[in-house]
Amino acid sequence: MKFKPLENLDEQVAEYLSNRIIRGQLSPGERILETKLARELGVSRGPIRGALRILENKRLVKLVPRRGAQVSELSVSFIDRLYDILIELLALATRKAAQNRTRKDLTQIRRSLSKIEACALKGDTYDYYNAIFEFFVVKIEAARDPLLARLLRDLEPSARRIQFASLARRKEDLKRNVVYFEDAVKYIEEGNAALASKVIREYSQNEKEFALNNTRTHIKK
Amino acid sequence: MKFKPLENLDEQVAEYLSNRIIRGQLSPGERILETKLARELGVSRGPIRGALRILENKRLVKLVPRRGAQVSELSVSFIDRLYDILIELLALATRKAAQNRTRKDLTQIRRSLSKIEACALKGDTYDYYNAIFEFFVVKIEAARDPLLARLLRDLEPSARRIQFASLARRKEDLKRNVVYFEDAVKYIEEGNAALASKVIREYSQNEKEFALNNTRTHIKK
DNA sequence: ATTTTGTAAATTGTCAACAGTTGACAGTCA
DNA sequence: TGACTGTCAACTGTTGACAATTTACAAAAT
Repeated sequence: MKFKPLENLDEQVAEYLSNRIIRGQLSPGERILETKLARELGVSRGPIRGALRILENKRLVKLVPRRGAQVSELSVSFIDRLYDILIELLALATRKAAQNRTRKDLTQIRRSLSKIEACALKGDTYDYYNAIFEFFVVKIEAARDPLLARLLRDLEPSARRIQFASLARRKEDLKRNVVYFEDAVKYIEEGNAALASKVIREYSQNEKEFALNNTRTHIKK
Repeated sequence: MKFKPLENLDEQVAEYLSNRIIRGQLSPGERILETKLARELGVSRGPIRGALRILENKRLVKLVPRRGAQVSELSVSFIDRLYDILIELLALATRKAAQNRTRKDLTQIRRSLSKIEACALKGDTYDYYNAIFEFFVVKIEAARDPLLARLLRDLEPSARRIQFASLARRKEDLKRNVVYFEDAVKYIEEGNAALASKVIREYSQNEKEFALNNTRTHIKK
Protein backbone atom coordinates (compact mmCIF):
# COMPACT_ATOMS: atom_id res chain seq x y z
CA MET A 1 0.00 0.00 0.00
CA LYS A 2 1.34 3.37 -1.00
CA PHE A 3 0.43 6.34 1.20
CA LYS A 4 -0.27 9.70 -0.24
CA PRO A 5 1.71 12.40 1.60
CA LEU A 6 -0.54 14.24 4.02
CA GLU A 7 -2.03 17.40 2.66
CA ASN A 8 -1.11 20.73 4.12
CA LEU A 9 -3.52 23.64 4.38
CA ASP A 10 -2.48 24.98 0.95
CA GLU A 11 -3.92 21.92 -0.73
CA GLN A 12 -7.01 21.72 1.43
CA VAL A 13 -7.90 25.31 0.65
CA ALA A 14 -7.18 24.70 -3.03
CA GLU A 15 -9.51 21.71 -3.00
CA TYR A 16 -12.26 23.74 -1.35
CA LEU A 17 -11.96 26.63 -3.79
CA SER A 18 -11.65 24.31 -6.76
CA ASN A 19 -14.99 22.70 -5.96
CA ARG A 20 -16.70 26.03 -5.56
CA ILE A 21 -15.39 27.30 -8.86
CA ILE A 22 -16.27 24.13 -10.77
CA ARG A 23 -19.81 24.22 -9.39
CA GLY A 24 -20.20 27.83 -10.34
CA GLN A 25 -20.64 29.01 -6.77
CA LEU A 26 -17.92 31.50 -7.55
CA SER A 27 -18.61 33.24 -10.83
CA PRO A 28 -16.13 33.98 -13.58
CA GLY A 29 -14.34 37.27 -13.02
CA GLU A 30 -15.23 37.40 -9.33
CA ARG A 31 -12.38 38.63 -7.15
CA ILE A 32 -11.01 36.39 -4.45
CA LEU A 33 -9.87 38.45 -1.47
CA GLU A 34 -7.17 36.81 0.62
CA THR A 35 -8.18 38.47 3.87
CA LYS A 36 -11.87 37.73 3.51
CA LEU A 37 -11.33 34.09 2.55
CA ALA A 38 -8.83 33.61 5.35
CA ARG A 39 -11.38 34.88 7.84
CA GLU A 40 -14.10 32.64 6.41
CA LEU A 41 -11.99 29.50 6.56
CA GLY A 42 -10.32 30.30 9.85
CA VAL A 43 -6.78 30.15 8.52
CA SER A 44 -4.13 32.77 7.93
CA ARG A 45 -3.29 34.29 4.56
CA GLY A 46 -0.25 32.10 3.97
CA PRO A 47 -2.16 28.94 2.99
CA ILE A 48 -4.59 31.03 0.94
CA ARG A 49 -1.72 32.31 -1.16
CA GLY A 50 -0.38 28.79 -1.60
CA ALA A 51 -3.82 27.60 -2.67
CA LEU A 52 -4.17 30.42 -5.19
CA ARG A 53 -0.87 29.45 -6.80
CA ILE A 54 -2.10 25.88 -7.10
CA LEU A 55 -5.34 27.01 -8.70
CA GLU A 56 -3.45 29.26 -11.06
CA ASN A 57 -1.80 26.17 -12.54
CA LYS A 58 -5.16 24.59 -13.04
CA ARG A 59 -6.33 27.73 -14.81
CA LEU A 60 -9.15 28.22 -12.33
CA VAL A 61 -7.93 31.59 -11.13
CA LYS A 62 -5.95 34.39 -12.66
CA LEU A 63 -3.22 35.97 -10.54
CA VAL A 64 -1.95 39.46 -11.22
CA PRO A 65 0.88 40.75 -9.02
CA ARG A 66 -0.24 43.43 -6.61
CA ARG A 67 -3.78 43.15 -7.87
CA GLY A 68 -4.87 39.85 -6.43
CA ALA A 69 -6.77 36.86 -7.73
CA GLN A 70 -9.97 36.45 -9.66
CA VAL A 71 -11.93 33.46 -10.89
CA SER A 72 -10.88 32.92 -14.49
CA GLU A 73 -13.32 33.55 -17.31
CA LEU A 74 -15.06 30.74 -19.17
CA SER A 75 -15.38 32.22 -22.62
CA VAL A 76 -16.24 30.48 -25.86
CA SER A 77 -12.71 30.97 -27.10
CA PHE A 78 -11.26 29.42 -23.96
CA ILE A 79 -13.48 26.36 -24.36
CA ASP A 80 -12.53 26.16 -28.00
CA ARG A 81 -8.84 26.17 -27.18
CA LEU A 82 -9.08 23.89 -24.19
CA TYR A 83 -10.72 21.20 -26.25
CA ASP A 84 -8.19 21.57 -29.05
CA ILE A 85 -5.52 20.67 -26.55
CA LEU A 86 -7.52 17.96 -24.83
CA ILE A 87 -8.16 16.31 -28.17
CA GLU A 88 -4.44 15.97 -28.81
CA LEU A 89 -3.47 14.94 -25.30
CA LEU A 90 -6.28 12.44 -24.81
CA ALA A 91 -5.49 10.90 -28.18
CA LEU A 92 -1.85 10.62 -27.13
CA ALA A 93 -2.84 9.07 -23.79
CA THR A 94 -5.12 6.61 -25.52
CA ARG A 95 -2.37 5.60 -27.93
CA LYS A 96 0.01 5.01 -25.06
CA ALA A 97 -2.62 3.15 -23.08
CA ALA A 98 -3.24 0.81 -25.99
CA GLN A 99 0.49 0.15 -26.15
CA ASN A 100 1.27 -0.24 -22.48
CA ARG A 101 -1.86 -1.59 -20.81
CA THR A 102 -1.48 -4.65 -18.59
CA ARG A 103 -4.09 -7.29 -17.97
CA LYS A 104 -4.89 -5.58 -14.68
CA ASP A 105 -5.51 -2.26 -16.45
CA LEU A 106 -7.92 -3.97 -18.80
CA THR A 107 -10.14 -5.27 -16.01
CA GLN A 108 -10.22 -1.79 -14.47
CA ILE A 109 -11.05 -0.21 -17.80
CA ARG A 110 -13.82 -2.75 -18.35
CA ARG A 111 -15.19 -1.98 -14.92
CA SER A 112 -15.29 1.75 -15.49
CA LEU A 113 -16.87 1.20 -18.90
CA SER A 114 -19.70 -0.70 -17.20
CA LYS A 115 -20.21 2.21 -14.89
CA ILE A 116 -20.52 4.59 -17.84
CA GLU A 117 -23.03 2.28 -19.50
CA ALA A 118 -25.09 2.03 -16.32
CA CYS A 119 -25.20 5.80 -15.87
CA ALA A 120 -26.14 6.32 -19.51
CA LEU A 121 -29.05 3.90 -19.15
CA LYS A 122 -30.27 5.56 -15.99
CA GLY A 123 -29.84 8.93 -17.68
CA ASP A 124 -28.02 10.26 -14.64
CA THR A 125 -25.99 13.00 -16.24
CA TYR A 126 -23.98 13.99 -13.19
CA ASP A 127 -22.77 10.49 -12.39
CA TYR A 128 -22.27 9.87 -16.08
CA TYR A 129 -19.63 12.58 -16.23
CA ASN A 130 -18.01 11.31 -13.07
CA ALA A 131 -17.80 7.87 -14.64
CA ILE A 132 -16.29 9.36 -17.80
CA PHE A 133 -13.61 11.14 -15.82
CA GLU A 134 -12.91 7.98 -13.89
CA PHE A 135 -12.58 6.14 -17.19
CA PHE A 136 -10.00 8.63 -18.41
CA VAL A 137 -8.12 8.50 -15.13
CA VAL A 138 -7.85 4.73 -15.38
CA LYS A 139 -6.79 4.97 -18.98
CA ILE A 140 -4.18 7.62 -18.26
CA GLU A 141 -2.86 5.42 -15.51
CA ALA A 142 -2.54 2.64 -18.08
CA ALA A 143 -0.56 4.94 -20.36
CA ARG A 144 2.29 4.89 -17.81
CA ASP A 145 3.22 8.51 -18.44
CA PRO A 146 3.28 10.62 -15.28
CA LEU A 147 4.01 13.87 -17.10
CA LEU A 148 1.06 13.46 -19.44
CA ALA A 149 -1.05 12.39 -16.50
CA ARG A 150 -0.24 15.54 -14.63
CA LEU A 151 -0.88 17.79 -17.60
CA LEU A 152 -4.29 16.22 -18.03
CA ARG A 153 -5.05 16.39 -14.31
CA ASP A 154 -4.26 20.09 -14.42
CA LEU A 155 -6.67 20.60 -17.31
CA GLU A 156 -9.38 18.39 -15.85
CA PRO A 157 -10.93 20.99 -13.52
CA SER A 158 -11.50 23.33 -16.44
CA ALA A 159 -13.20 20.56 -18.38
CA ARG A 160 -15.35 19.72 -15.37
CA ARG A 161 -16.30 23.35 -15.02
CA ILE A 162 -17.47 23.51 -18.61
CA GLN A 163 -19.41 20.30 -18.31
CA PHE A 164 -20.98 21.28 -15.02
CA ALA A 165 -22.27 24.43 -16.67
CA SER A 166 -24.07 22.42 -19.34
CA LEU A 167 -25.31 19.53 -17.20
CA ALA A 168 -28.93 20.56 -17.29
CA ARG A 169 -29.12 20.37 -21.06
CA ARG A 170 -27.38 17.00 -21.29
CA LYS A 171 -30.07 14.36 -20.96
CA GLU A 172 -30.78 12.67 -24.24
CA ASP A 173 -27.69 11.67 -26.14
CA LEU A 174 -25.74 9.86 -23.46
CA LYS A 175 -26.38 6.45 -25.00
CA ARG A 176 -25.10 7.65 -28.35
CA ASN A 177 -21.79 8.60 -26.76
CA VAL A 178 -21.31 5.32 -24.97
CA VAL A 179 -20.54 3.67 -28.28
CA TYR A 180 -17.30 5.64 -28.48
CA PHE A 181 -16.14 4.25 -25.19
CA GLU A 182 -17.11 0.72 -26.09
CA ASP A 183 -15.15 0.99 -29.32
CA ALA A 184 -12.17 2.57 -27.61
CA VAL A 185 -12.02 -0.20 -25.03
CA LYS A 186 -12.22 -2.80 -27.75
CA TYR A 187 -9.27 -1.28 -29.57
CA ILE A 188 -7.26 -0.82 -26.40
CA GLU A 189 -7.77 -4.49 -25.61
CA GLU A 190 -6.59 -5.39 -29.09
CA GLY A 191 -3.62 -3.09 -28.67
CA ASN A 192 -4.67 -1.15 -31.75
CA ALA A 193 -3.25 2.24 -30.77
CA ALA A 194 -4.10 4.02 -34.01
CA LEU A 195 -7.80 3.16 -34.00
CA ALA A 196 -8.21 3.62 -30.26
CA SER A 197 -6.83 7.13 -30.38
CA LYS A 198 -8.86 7.91 -33.49
CA VAL A 199 -12.09 6.97 -31.69
CA ILE A 200 -11.22 9.12 -28.68
CA ARG A 201 -10.31 11.97 -30.97
CA GLU A 202 -13.75 11.79 -32.57
CA TYR A 203 -15.43 11.62 -29.18
CA SER A 204 -13.52 14.66 -27.92
CA GLN A 205 -14.31 16.55 -31.10
CA ASN A 206 -18.02 15.86 -30.52
CA GLU A 207 -17.81 16.95 -26.92
CA LYS A 208 -16.12 20.14 -28.03
CA GLU A 209 -18.93 20.93 -30.42
CA PHE A 210 -21.56 20.21 -27.81
CA ALA A 211 -19.83 22.42 -25.29
CA LEU A 212 -19.44 25.23 -27.80
CA ASN A 213 -23.03 25.13 -28.98
CA ASN A 214 -24.29 24.99 -25.47
CA THR A 215 -22.11 27.82 -24.32
CA ARG A 216 -22.76 30.08 -27.25
CA THR A 217 -26.48 29.98 -26.62
CA HIS A 218 -26.52 30.06 -22.83
CA ILE A 219 -23.46 31.84 -21.54
CA LYS A 220 -21.96 35.19 -22.29
CA LYS A 221 -19.53 36.07 -25.09
CA MET B 1 2.46 49.71 -25.65
CA LYS B 2 1.33 47.02 -23.23
CA PHE B 3 2.98 46.97 -19.83
CA LYS B 4 3.80 43.76 -18.07
CA PRO B 5 2.60 43.87 -14.45
CA LEU B 6 5.51 44.45 -12.09
CA GLU B 7 7.03 41.33 -10.68
CA ASN B 8 6.86 40.60 -7.00
CA LEU B 9 9.59 38.74 -5.11
CA ASP B 10 7.96 35.37 -5.77
CA GLU B 11 8.61 35.72 -9.46
CA GLN B 12 12.07 37.19 -9.11
CA VAL B 13 13.16 34.30 -6.94
CA ALA B 14 11.53 31.84 -9.35
CA GLU B 15 13.44 33.41 -12.23
CA TYR B 16 16.71 33.16 -10.33
CA LEU B 17 16.19 29.54 -9.38
CA SER B 18 14.94 28.64 -12.83
CA ASN B 19 18.17 29.84 -14.42
CA ARG B 20 20.30 27.97 -11.95
CA ILE B 21 18.41 24.73 -12.55
CA ILE B 22 18.46 25.05 -16.33
CA ARG B 23 22.21 25.67 -16.31
CA GLY B 24 22.78 22.69 -14.09
CA GLN B 25 24.18 24.76 -11.22
CA LEU B 26 21.66 22.94 -9.07
CA SER B 27 21.79 19.23 -9.73
CA PRO B 28 18.83 16.91 -10.13
CA GLY B 29 17.64 15.56 -6.80
CA GLU B 30 19.37 18.31 -4.82
CA ARG B 31 17.28 19.59 -1.94
CA ILE B 32 16.30 23.24 -1.86
CA LEU B 33 16.12 24.49 1.72
CA GLU B 34 13.78 27.42 2.24
CA THR B 35 15.68 28.82 5.19
CA LYS B 36 19.09 28.61 3.55
CA LEU B 37 17.93 30.09 0.25
CA ALA B 38 16.10 32.88 2.05
CA ARG B 39 19.29 33.80 3.90
CA GLU B 40 21.33 33.70 0.68
CA LEU B 41 18.95 35.96 -1.21
CA GLY B 42 18.20 38.26 1.68
CA VAL B 43 14.44 37.71 1.63
CA SER B 44 12.04 35.92 3.95
CA ARG B 45 10.65 32.46 3.42
CA GLY B 46 7.32 33.70 2.06
CA PRO B 47 8.57 34.60 -1.42
CA ILE B 48 10.69 31.44 -1.52
CA ARG B 49 7.59 29.34 -1.04
CA GLY B 50 5.78 31.27 -3.74
CA ALA B 51 8.70 30.73 -6.09
CA LEU B 52 8.81 27.02 -5.39
CA ARG B 53 5.14 26.71 -6.31
CA ILE B 54 5.83 28.49 -9.58
CA LEU B 55 8.74 26.18 -10.35
CA GLU B 56 6.61 23.18 -9.49
CA ASN B 57 4.32 24.07 -12.40
CA LYS B 58 7.25 24.24 -14.70
CA ARG B 59 8.35 20.82 -13.48
CA LEU B 60 11.70 22.15 -12.34
CA VAL B 61 11.21 21.20 -8.71
CA LYS B 62 9.29 18.51 -6.92
CA LEU B 63 7.34 19.54 -3.83
CA VAL B 64 6.40 17.03 -1.16
CA PRO B 65 4.32 18.30 1.77
CA ARG B 66 6.29 18.44 5.01
CA ARG B 67 9.37 17.24 3.23
CA GLY B 68 10.35 20.25 1.21
CA ALA B 69 11.51 20.83 -2.35
CA GLN B 70 14.10 19.20 -4.53
CA VAL B 71 15.36 19.81 -8.04
CA SER B 72 13.44 17.41 -10.25
CA GLU B 73 15.21 14.53 -11.96
CA LEU B 74 16.13 14.56 -15.63
CA SER B 75 15.80 10.92 -16.51
CA VAL B 76 15.69 9.31 -19.93
CA SER B 77 12.04 8.43 -19.43
CA PHE B 78 11.18 12.03 -18.51
CA ILE B 79 12.89 13.30 -21.66
CA ASP B 80 11.10 10.67 -23.69
CA ARG B 81 7.73 11.73 -22.33
CA LEU B 82 8.37 15.43 -22.50
CA TYR B 83 9.17 15.25 -26.19
CA ASP B 84 6.12 13.09 -26.90
CA ILE B 85 4.02 15.91 -25.56
CA LEU B 86 6.03 18.69 -27.18
CA ILE B 87 5.68 16.98 -30.55
CA GLU B 88 1.91 17.11 -30.30
CA LEU B 89 1.66 20.61 -28.90
CA LEU B 90 4.20 22.18 -31.25
CA ALA B 91 2.47 20.54 -34.18
CA LEU B 92 -0.83 21.97 -32.98
CA ALA B 93 0.72 25.41 -32.53
CA THR B 94 2.21 25.26 -36.00
CA ARG B 95 -1.10 24.28 -37.52
CA LYS B 96 -2.81 27.19 -35.79
CA ALA B 97 -0.02 29.58 -36.75
CA ALA B 98 -0.39 28.60 -40.40
CA GLN B 99 -4.10 29.32 -40.14
CA ASN B 100 -4.05 32.54 -38.17
CA ARG B 101 -0.80 34.32 -39.03
CA THR B 102 -0.99 37.93 -40.06
CA ARG B 103 1.36 39.73 -42.41
CA LYS B 104 3.10 41.18 -39.38
CA ASP B 105 3.65 37.74 -37.88
CA LEU B 106 5.25 36.63 -41.13
CA THR B 107 7.90 39.35 -41.10
CA GLN B 108 8.73 38.46 -37.50
CA ILE B 109 8.94 34.78 -38.32
CA ARG B 110 11.20 35.56 -41.29
CA ARG B 111 13.41 37.64 -39.06
CA SER B 112 13.81 34.93 -36.47
CA LEU B 113 14.48 32.38 -39.20
CA SER B 114 17.39 34.52 -40.40
CA LYS B 115 18.76 34.53 -36.90
CA ILE B 116 18.65 30.76 -36.77
CA GLU B 117 20.43 30.56 -40.13
CA ALA B 118 23.13 32.96 -38.99
CA CYS B 119 23.76 31.04 -35.77
CA ALA B 120 23.89 27.75 -37.65
CA LEU B 121 26.51 29.15 -40.03
CA LYS B 122 28.61 30.49 -37.20
CA GLY B 123 28.18 27.18 -35.40
CA ASP B 124 27.29 29.00 -32.22
CA THR B 125 25.27 26.30 -30.48
CA TYR B 126 24.14 28.36 -27.50
CA ASP B 127 22.76 31.23 -29.54
CA TYR B 128 21.36 28.76 -32.01
CA TYR B 129 19.10 27.32 -29.35
CA ASN B 130 18.10 30.76 -28.18
CA ALA B 131 17.14 31.60 -31.74
CA ILE B 132 15.11 28.41 -32.00
CA PHE B 133 13.20 29.21 -28.85
CA GLU B 134 12.59 32.71 -30.08
CA PHE B 135 11.30 31.26 -33.34
CA PHE B 136 8.82 29.10 -31.47
CA VAL B 137 7.75 31.98 -29.27
CA VAL B 138 6.97 34.08 -32.32
CA LYS B 139 5.15 31.22 -33.94
CA ILE B 140 3.12 30.48 -30.83
CA GLU B 141 2.22 34.14 -30.69
CA ALA B 142 0.98 33.84 -34.27
CA ALA B 143 -1.19 30.88 -33.29
CA ARG B 144 -3.36 33.25 -31.22
CA ASP B 145 -3.96 30.69 -28.52
CA PRO B 146 -3.05 31.91 -25.03
CA LEU B 147 -3.81 28.59 -23.34
CA LEU B 148 -1.54 26.65 -25.68
CA ALA B 149 1.07 29.38 -25.34
CA ARG B 150 1.07 29.02 -21.60
CA LEU B 151 1.26 25.25 -21.66
CA LEU B 152 4.28 25.47 -23.94
CA ARG B 153 5.88 28.21 -21.86
CA ASP B 154 5.53 25.97 -18.81
CA LEU B 155 7.25 23.12 -20.60
CA GLU B 156 9.95 25.29 -22.16
CA PRO B 157 12.30 25.38 -19.14
CA SER B 158 12.45 21.60 -19.09
CA ALA B 159 13.31 21.55 -22.77
CA ARG B 160 15.99 24.18 -22.23
CA ARG B 161 17.41 22.16 -19.38
CA ILE B 162 17.72 19.10 -21.57
CA GLN B 163 19.30 21.05 -24.38
CA PHE B 164 21.68 22.87 -22.11
CA ALA B 165 22.91 19.52 -20.85
CA SER B 166 23.79 18.42 -24.39
CA LEU B 167 25.15 21.71 -25.73
CA ALA B 168 28.77 20.61 -25.80
CA ARG B 169 28.04 17.73 -28.15
CA ARG B 170 25.91 19.77 -30.53
CA LYS B 171 28.27 21.30 -33.05
CA GLU B 172 28.01 19.63 -36.41
CA ASP B 173 24.48 19.10 -37.57
CA LEU B 174 23.01 22.55 -37.02
CA LYS B 175 22.87 23.29 -40.72
CA ARG B 176 21.00 20.09 -41.41
CA ASN B 177 18.29 21.15 -38.96
CA VAL B 178 17.84 24.59 -40.42
CA VAL B 179 16.15 23.06 -43.43
CA TYR B 180 13.19 22.09 -41.25
CA PHE B 181 12.67 25.67 -40.21
CA GLU B 182 12.99 26.98 -43.73
CA ASP B 183 10.39 24.49 -44.90
CA ALA B 184 8.10 25.23 -41.96
CA VAL B 185 8.21 28.95 -42.66
CA LYS B 186 7.47 28.36 -46.31
CA TYR B 187 4.37 26.34 -45.46
CA ILE B 188 3.24 28.79 -42.81
CA GLU B 189 3.46 31.56 -45.38
CA GLU B 190 1.41 29.52 -47.80
CA GLY B 191 -1.08 28.81 -45.05
CA ASN B 192 -0.55 25.09 -45.53
CA ALA B 193 -1.31 23.97 -41.98
CA ALA B 194 -1.02 20.26 -42.60
CA LEU B 195 2.44 20.35 -44.14
CA ALA B 196 3.76 22.97 -41.75
CA SER B 197 2.80 20.92 -38.72
CA LYS B 198 4.15 17.76 -40.35
CA VAL B 199 7.56 19.37 -40.80
CA ILE B 200 7.68 20.55 -37.20
CA ARG B 201 6.60 17.13 -36.04
CA GLU B 202 9.54 15.59 -37.90
CA TYR B 203 11.91 18.17 -36.50
CA SER B 204 10.72 17.54 -32.94
CA GLN B 205 10.98 13.81 -33.43
CA ASN B 206 14.61 14.26 -34.53
CA GLU B 207 15.37 16.45 -31.55
CA LYS B 208 13.86 13.87 -29.28
CA GLU B 209 16.10 11.18 -30.67
CA PHE B 210 19.16 13.36 -30.38
CA ALA B 211 18.33 14.22 -26.78
CA LEU B 212 17.70 10.61 -25.91
CA ASN B 213 20.89 9.31 -27.49
CA ASN B 214 22.90 12.03 -25.91
CA THR B 215 21.39 11.46 -22.50
CA ARG B 216 21.63 7.72 -22.54
CA THR B 217 25.37 7.86 -23.16
CA HIS B 218 26.27 10.80 -20.94
CA ILE B 219 23.83 11.10 -18.07
CA LYS B 220 22.60 8.65 -15.51
CA LYS B 221 19.76 6.14 -15.82
C1' DA C 1 -18.78 68.27 -18.52
C1' DT C 2 -14.31 66.16 -18.26
C1' DT C 3 -10.01 65.45 -16.59
C1' DT C 4 -6.82 65.74 -12.88
C1' DT C 5 -5.33 65.48 -8.30
C1' DG C 6 -5.45 64.33 -3.47
C1' DT C 7 -6.62 61.41 0.21
C1' DA C 8 -8.24 57.47 2.97
C1' DA C 9 -9.60 52.73 3.01
C1' DA C 10 -8.92 48.29 1.31
C1' DT C 11 -5.84 44.93 -0.20
C1' DT C 12 -1.58 42.63 -1.35
C1' DG C 13 3.55 42.05 -0.21
C1' DT C 14 6.93 40.82 3.11
C1' DC C 15 8.78 39.59 7.32
C1' DA C 16 10.04 37.32 11.74
C1' DA C 17 8.57 34.36 15.37
C1' DC C 18 6.68 30.21 16.96
C1' DA C 19 4.53 25.49 16.41
C1' DG C 20 4.69 20.95 14.50
C1' DT C 21 7.05 17.20 11.73
C1' DT C 22 10.63 14.68 10.00
C1' DG C 23 15.05 12.20 9.73
C1' DA C 24 19.22 10.79 11.82
C1' DC C 25 21.43 8.69 15.40
C1' DA C 26 22.57 6.89 19.71
C1' DG C 27 21.05 3.87 23.23
C1' DT C 28 18.21 -0.09 24.66
C1' DC C 29 16.54 -4.59 24.55
C1' DA C 30 15.99 -9.10 22.58
C1' DT D 1 23.69 -8.61 15.18
C1' DG D 2 19.36 -6.45 14.51
C1' DA D 3 15.11 -4.41 15.34
C1' DC D 4 12.87 -0.92 18.27
C1' DT D 5 12.58 3.65 20.65
C1' DG D 6 13.59 8.07 22.45
C1' DT D 7 15.83 12.35 21.66
C1' DC D 8 17.44 16.28 19.23
C1' DA D 9 18.50 19.31 15.53
C1' DA D 10 16.93 20.81 11.22
C1' DC D 11 13.28 21.76 8.61
C1' DT D 12 8.60 23.00 7.02
C1' DG D 13 3.84 24.82 8.38
C1' DT D 14 1.26 28.61 10.02
C1' DT D 15 0.39 32.81 12.02
C1' DG D 16 -0.14 37.88 12.99
C1' DA D 17 1.95 42.30 12.38
C1' DC D 18 3.61 45.89 9.56
C1' DA D 19 4.92 48.04 4.92
C1' DA D 20 3.85 49.20 0.28
C1' DT D 21 0.56 49.51 -3.32
C1' DT D 22 -3.77 49.89 -5.40
C1' DT D 23 -8.48 51.42 -5.66
C1' DA D 24 -12.38 54.24 -4.87
C1' DC D 25 -14.08 58.49 -4.43
C1' DA D 26 -14.49 63.14 -3.79
C1' DA D 27 -12.68 67.81 -4.52
C1' DA D 28 -10.38 70.90 -7.58
C1' DA D 29 -8.95 72.50 -11.95
C1' DT D 30 -9.54 72.92 -16.97
